[in-house]
Amino acid sequence: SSKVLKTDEVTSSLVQSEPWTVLAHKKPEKDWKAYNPKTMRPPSLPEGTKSMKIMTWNVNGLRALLKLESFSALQLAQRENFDVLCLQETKIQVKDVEEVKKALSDGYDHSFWSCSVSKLGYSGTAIISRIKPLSVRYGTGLSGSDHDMEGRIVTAEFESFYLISTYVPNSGDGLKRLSYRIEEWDKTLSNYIKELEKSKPVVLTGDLNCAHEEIDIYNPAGNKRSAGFTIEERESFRENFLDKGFVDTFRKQHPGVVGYTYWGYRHGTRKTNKRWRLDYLVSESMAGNVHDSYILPDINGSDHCPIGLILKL
Amino acid sequence: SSKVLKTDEVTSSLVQSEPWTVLAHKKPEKDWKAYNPKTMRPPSLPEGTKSMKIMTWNVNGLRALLKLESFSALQLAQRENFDVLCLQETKIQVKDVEEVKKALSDGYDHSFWSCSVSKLGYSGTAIISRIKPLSVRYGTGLSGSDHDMEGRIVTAEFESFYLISTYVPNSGDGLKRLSYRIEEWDKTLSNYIKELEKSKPVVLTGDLNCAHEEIDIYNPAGNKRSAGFTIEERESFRENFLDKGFVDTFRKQHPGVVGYTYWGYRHGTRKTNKRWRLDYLVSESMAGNVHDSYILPDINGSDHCPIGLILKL
DNA sequence: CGTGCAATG
DNA sequence: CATTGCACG
Repeated sequence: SSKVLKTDEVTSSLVQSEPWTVLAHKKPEKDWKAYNPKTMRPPSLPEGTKSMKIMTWNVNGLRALLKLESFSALQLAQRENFDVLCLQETKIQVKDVEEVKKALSDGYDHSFWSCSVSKLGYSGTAIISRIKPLSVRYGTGLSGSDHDMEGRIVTAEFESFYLISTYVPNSGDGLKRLSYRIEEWDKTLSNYIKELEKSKPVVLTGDLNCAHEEIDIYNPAGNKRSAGFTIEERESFRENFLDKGFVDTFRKQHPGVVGYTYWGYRHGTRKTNKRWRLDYLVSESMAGNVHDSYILPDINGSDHCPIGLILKL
Repeated sequence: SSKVLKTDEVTSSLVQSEPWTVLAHKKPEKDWKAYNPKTMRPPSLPEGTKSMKIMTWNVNGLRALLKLESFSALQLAQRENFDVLCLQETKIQVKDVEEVKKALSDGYDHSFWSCSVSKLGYSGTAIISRIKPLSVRYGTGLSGSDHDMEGRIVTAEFESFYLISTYVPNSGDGLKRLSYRIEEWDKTLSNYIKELEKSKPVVLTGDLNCAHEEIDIYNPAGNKRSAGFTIEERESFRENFLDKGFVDTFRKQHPGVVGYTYWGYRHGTRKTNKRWRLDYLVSESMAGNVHDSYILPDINGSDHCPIGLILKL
């Protein structure tokens, strides 16, 4: 049309189409750019390159996702053709695993479900794979706490690495569970990974429930005491994972790029792109093999979006 | 079309349009007929006859009903132009009464809400009136039990009678609450009514949670130990209400007519008309004034349908 | 089967 | 503003 848009209108029009390509921060610091999956992904690997595509997604209730005709994990499979999909917050009960497996099984014959047995329909992780893993373990097997009761970890062993799908406990309203999160969970997870590393490299994926740096959150100043951005969690993230050699693959590939993976339902913030990057793919020793670490912000059905990792093998 | 229907098809076609005009009983006893609101209602009262139209409806959650654009209590008002509407199972909390009042107030300026304070969002009765009552009382004020905690009675005093909107406790799965229902509730209610009668006639309305006779239920043989049709409840209904002079107005007007007011969601039984008559308008001394006691089975939005009473005054 | 709550995020 | 389970019917 011939209508001339004012600056504000241009912005909101962009926001309506692809919000994640717009930097919603009022004062973008340094030279930050917004992540754009259409322009910031590398060319495909040459034909015949041995590789593996891993995706991870906090689905916030898998049953609800499967109800949406517009989308299902298998439609994601058609679009992305991944080899392995890690899920968090499946909210699946042990008794419903078989039923859910059927709904998913379309070429992905191997799936492993870690369910909460303390609170039903809470938390829950899974690994869905087209490749049969060498072994699978549920929980950490390490002593100390609720971890292994809440279905927060499942590990699949592949030929050249271990793959962990984990859902790190939220510190909760009023930071009720902050000390548990830091002292018990993060440390146990760190020790668990160290154990695995003794035999093979580890790819750690999932909802790590921490926006590590200011660039990873919409309003850093306003969230200093919010679960997921407390200084305690951020330092724990560094100490327990990064300092042990793990790599935030997205950040390594895209320094200075703002890419969110979580919006939350509470304030309708997906369309204004005001949120957090919580879902990492963080891998040790495999960092050199990463071809692409990417975000798919236009996939709906959850308050998180899926992210992917392409590994050269 | 030119297609010739078989008998079965004709029946199911009737069932699809107006199930309540079809007697779903396999073996209708005696000469029972199905209630048909289009053919079994008397002509309107002559212009100028002083009368009052009272309706009662177990809405199974008023908030949900108000969400349905297709229908609301006020649309019922437009269609039926009642003077007073009694509600049961409003499931309204005390804190939400004002909000709900606003949604309803369209000519009905006087409404009175008895809410459960023991279990929030449970039970709950109301009287919504275009006429201002002389007085209102919540509960029975009689000692003994939970009654007055669960918002199961509200009474409005009009010039020539008391009007009670009540939601009689369901005896529950496994008849857990049967003895409470009989020994405590029914007796207290009966005593309460007797007290009121000392000053004025009483019109008792609501979900009385009892199918009194075999004609009032789809499958009498199969429900002898079902809450609402136990011999205990049926005898209590007779002893505490009918034997004290109260009249089942619908039954008096329509002997041998099968009219249900409750279907339940559990087995999709509204379309097959397989259910119960639970919602009575039972009045003492006013029985001679009843012009019409009727059922509106085509009103959706609840697992009960509304029923009405037209009183000549 | 459907309501409304509670816990959780 | 969503999810799931739960009590209740």
